[in-house]
Amino acid sequence: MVTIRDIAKRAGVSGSTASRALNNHPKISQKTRDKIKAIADEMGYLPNYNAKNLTNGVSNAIGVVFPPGEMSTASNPFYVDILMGINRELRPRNGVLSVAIANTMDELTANVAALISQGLIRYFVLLYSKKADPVIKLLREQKVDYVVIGDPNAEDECFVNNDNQLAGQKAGEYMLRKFNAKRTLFVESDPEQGFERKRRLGFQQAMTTAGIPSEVLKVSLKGQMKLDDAIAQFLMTRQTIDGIVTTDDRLGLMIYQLLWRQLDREVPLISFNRNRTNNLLMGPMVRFVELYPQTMGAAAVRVLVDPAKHSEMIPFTIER
Amino acid sequence: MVTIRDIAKRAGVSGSTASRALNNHPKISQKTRDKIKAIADEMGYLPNYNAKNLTNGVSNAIGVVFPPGEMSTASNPFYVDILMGINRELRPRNGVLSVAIANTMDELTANVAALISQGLIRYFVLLYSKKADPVIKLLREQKVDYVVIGDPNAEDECFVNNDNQLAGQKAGEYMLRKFNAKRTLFVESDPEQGFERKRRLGFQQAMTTAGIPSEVLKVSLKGQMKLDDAIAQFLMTRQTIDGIVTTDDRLGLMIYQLLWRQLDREVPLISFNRNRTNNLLMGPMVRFVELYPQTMGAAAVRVLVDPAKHSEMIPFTIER
DNA sequence: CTGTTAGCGCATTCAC
DNA sequence: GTGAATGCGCTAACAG
Repeated sequence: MVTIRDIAKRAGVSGSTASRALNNHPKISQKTRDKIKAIADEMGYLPNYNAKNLTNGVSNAIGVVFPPGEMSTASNPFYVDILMGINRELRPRNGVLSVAIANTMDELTANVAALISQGLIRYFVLLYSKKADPVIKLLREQKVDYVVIGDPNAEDECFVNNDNQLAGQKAGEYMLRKFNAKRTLFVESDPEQGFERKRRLGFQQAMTTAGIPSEVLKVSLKGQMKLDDAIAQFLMTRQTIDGIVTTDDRLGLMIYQLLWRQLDREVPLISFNRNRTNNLLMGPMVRFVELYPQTMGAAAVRVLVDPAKHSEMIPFTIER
Repeated sequence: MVTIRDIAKRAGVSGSTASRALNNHPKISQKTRDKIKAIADEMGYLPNYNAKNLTNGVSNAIGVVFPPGEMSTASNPFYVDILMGINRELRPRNGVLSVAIANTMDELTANVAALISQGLIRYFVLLYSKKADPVIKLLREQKVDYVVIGDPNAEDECFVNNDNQLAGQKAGEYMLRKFNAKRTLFVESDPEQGFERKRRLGFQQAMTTAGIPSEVLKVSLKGQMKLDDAIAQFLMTRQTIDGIVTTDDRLGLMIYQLLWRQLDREVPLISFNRNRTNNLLMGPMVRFVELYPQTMGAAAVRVLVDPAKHSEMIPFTIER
């Protein structure tokens, strides 16, 4: 391992000068700075972050908090994309990504607590949003910075989000305008999650504006019942349905096919949360509200690191 | 922050004694050990791992390496479960979980390199398995320990895996025995991934043993074509099919429904890689080969930490 | 069994 | 602008 002293020696300066040069300390002549940086490069110097963190009393890591297993939602694959985005923004800053993940809220909270005190982590990204969250309570007590991906729970909370209501509205309008669908069914799974409710509200608003009654089907993914049958039955009584907007593409795939089978014709569909690896759901009448999870992850890091940034809304698009 | 000296002072001993007591050093009297631990507890002491790591020259973190985005496979949601399992085993040891994730192999390799030299991480879990992997090359050069989840690429490589061939065979036998299916179709997506090929081999072996010809359909998830149609067409020419075994439950969902629609009857299906949040695919004739990803993650940590352990095979079950 | 000393790699006083 | 000295929190010799 090549230390800062190695390069100091090689440059004929003291350790402190080398340190200052590498950290762009203002009172170092441009000349020595360049020289030292060149040598460091040449020797393949990489700072030891354990030492760095020890002296600064903080960590270069950010903690990413997954939702507890007990509240695991439908958007699982989303997370990996967010991680990718976070790391894309983190790597150039030489940050590392640590995760907290557990089955229960208690374990999760303990995990975060450990990261804070053992590792001195000062920045966190929450991959979920929940009111009265014990993790957030802890974070605030410890005065560490955090950003939630999703709806903020308090005024002063940093967040990265989509405009879900607008997205719902645009999806509805798209149905009307491009597919001329007059009886679109909105399918949601768990509207307690704020984002689903907002999408529905936006959708309903679009329908109201167009003077069209809107129909909503709630499919709880939690009950282990025979969804196929239940939904098929429901659809049977709604033969006039000529469009679907759904908040989850797995739900979408299912209903899409059920409806196709029943009506013997294809019905246009718009789905959120596209699963990139899931190109099973497609066709000329299928669209996705693309939310750009990687972009969201990257934005989270920016909001976290830049004290001036309080939040970022990530634009969406509707595409095939 | 309460340091080891604080508790030493309070206990009337020296720093090193306190350190030794807390680390269960053998040559500390049971009495002082208990006393010091009690005090530490009472004061809410938590070790500073940056300091610890600095002196030991190693990290308490393990690095989890995701497959590069460019080779992202179908098993995405699996990963989150594995993380959960890893952390379950890691937390009691006060370990932290860091991740390396990137879009390209180059970025990923750089990420891992940084974790090694900057963070001094000495243990890695690879969430994928690939021949001639540059990350593995790096890991071996740097002499850090790692374990792959999946097929090992070399004799001396530590791994955690399922017996995929046996699983394929059992799935085939299950079809024959429980569903009396004589013309089961095996659906695979990307057999270059070793595990898919093994499952197929096992399946074919079961069929051969039973004296039944086996049929295999390969559905590449990579081509952005209209799979629906292609598969429907294929199925049209195979009206005698009376069972399906598939390596991916999204594929399974699709084919299941397509076939149902075409034949107007339900066909038994066995799928791998169950997506826990995906209880859309079910019914009296649906089974899953449950691979227990959480258990796999936990096993990976054990293999990594225990020098005597070289590998672990995680048993599977076939269930509804 | 326990205390003293030294040092991990780095950043930061304080002098010059 | 630069160097020498100090300490972050902890562990590992080396005494005793």
